Amino acid sequence: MDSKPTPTRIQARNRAAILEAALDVFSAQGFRGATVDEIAAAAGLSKPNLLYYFPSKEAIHEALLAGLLDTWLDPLKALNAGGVPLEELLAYMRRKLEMSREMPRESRLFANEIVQGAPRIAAVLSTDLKALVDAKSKVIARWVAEGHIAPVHPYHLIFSIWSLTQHYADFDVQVRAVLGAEDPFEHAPDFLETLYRRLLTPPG
Amino acid sequence: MDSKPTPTRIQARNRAAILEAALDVFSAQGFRGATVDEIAAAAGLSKPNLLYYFPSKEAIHEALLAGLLDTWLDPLKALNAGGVPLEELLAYMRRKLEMSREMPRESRLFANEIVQGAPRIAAVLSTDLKALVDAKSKVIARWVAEGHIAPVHPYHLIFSIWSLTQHYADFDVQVRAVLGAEDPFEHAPDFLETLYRRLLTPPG
DNA sequence: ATTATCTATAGATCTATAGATAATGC
DNA sequence: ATTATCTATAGATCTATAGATAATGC
Repeated sequence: MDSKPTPTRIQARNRAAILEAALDVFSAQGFRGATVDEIAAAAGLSKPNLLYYFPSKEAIHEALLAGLLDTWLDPLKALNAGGVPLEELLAYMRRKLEMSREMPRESRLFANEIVQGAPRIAAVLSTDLKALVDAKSKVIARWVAEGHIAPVHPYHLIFSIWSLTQHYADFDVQVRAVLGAEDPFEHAPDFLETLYRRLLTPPG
Repeated sequence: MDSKPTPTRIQARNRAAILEAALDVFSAQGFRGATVDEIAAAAGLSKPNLLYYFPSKEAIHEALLAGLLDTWLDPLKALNAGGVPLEELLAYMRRKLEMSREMPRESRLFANEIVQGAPRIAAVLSTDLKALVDAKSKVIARWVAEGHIAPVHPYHLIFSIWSLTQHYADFDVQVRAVLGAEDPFEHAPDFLETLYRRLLTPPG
């Protein structure tokens, strides 16, 4: 159990700087488009020095993804089966939208990975992610059966929340090109709140 | 005006094969991740032979994007200010969803480009695309003002249609990982139809 | 005659390592 | 003593071109 020696101060600082720089570069260029040189420069290190902290470009990418996956799934995990159904789902949507605003690079890192077939995280998607979505979909299906929310396909409801919220991060340049000077996040929260209230409020 | 000599039969066939192969490779790997070798192999040509038809990797990518942009925007152009508002918007959504099903590679080609900051098509986004969305948003705003559809932010309504429909193409591996054996497109049309009917049907 | 294809390779870019040197911490 | 950094470069990969040869169409 002596697996991990305490990192030195320099190790902690440099590893953090590398991951921060790598998030910048990988999210903007994709894995293949990123170069170790560019990441090293952004981290303020020479390339050989960067490779002293991580054995390969691949290893940096893996460390990033692994470190972010939990953060990314936290909002869905927080969906509370004991809460008020409509409010729980709205809160989930709001948290996801907030993450698109606060963590657009992380969103684009995953978007790059998944658009290109998720070569590095396919395994996690069909195990951890699927299990989580299966569980939460059961909760949503029960809410529908009990009449707390209007009838809706639970899986596609979840996809819709991913899609609508992450769009503002992943397609940011397009949204901004169309909106001109207006801040995308000025009206997005209201729009999505309205959308999900109308979709989910039980009839009658 | 003698700009373009008639292409020979071999030119027509090989250029088409190259663009088809390039769509495969660029949509799956992104611009930087794609190699001329891989495209040439997929097109059944040697690399130098491919570069006899297109001057560079960049030129192939540009030809692809330029050729697809119109196709991509056609459904929105078809939104008819004189039609029945709810039906027009539903028809637009259905056409976009159909395109995600029939042309997922094209969707991913654009997704790759835009996620990475649209380095090659930013200009088109803020001119042609913006102009088109501006015009159609006015139509939607009028429909709202006249009470034909429920109050809704026109731009974000359009973003939502892009987002929800393209999600099934762009994030295909994730959707399939979560759904298991089920075909994503089995319930997507109904789900989206329900969503937009509830969002857009005027109250009362 | 013109178009199409092939072999061979130049030249650039990129990941990663070897091996020497400097800085840090017990 | 150990950790951190540097210089130099090997070796792989990739885009693109030169120059010769083969196939096609008037």
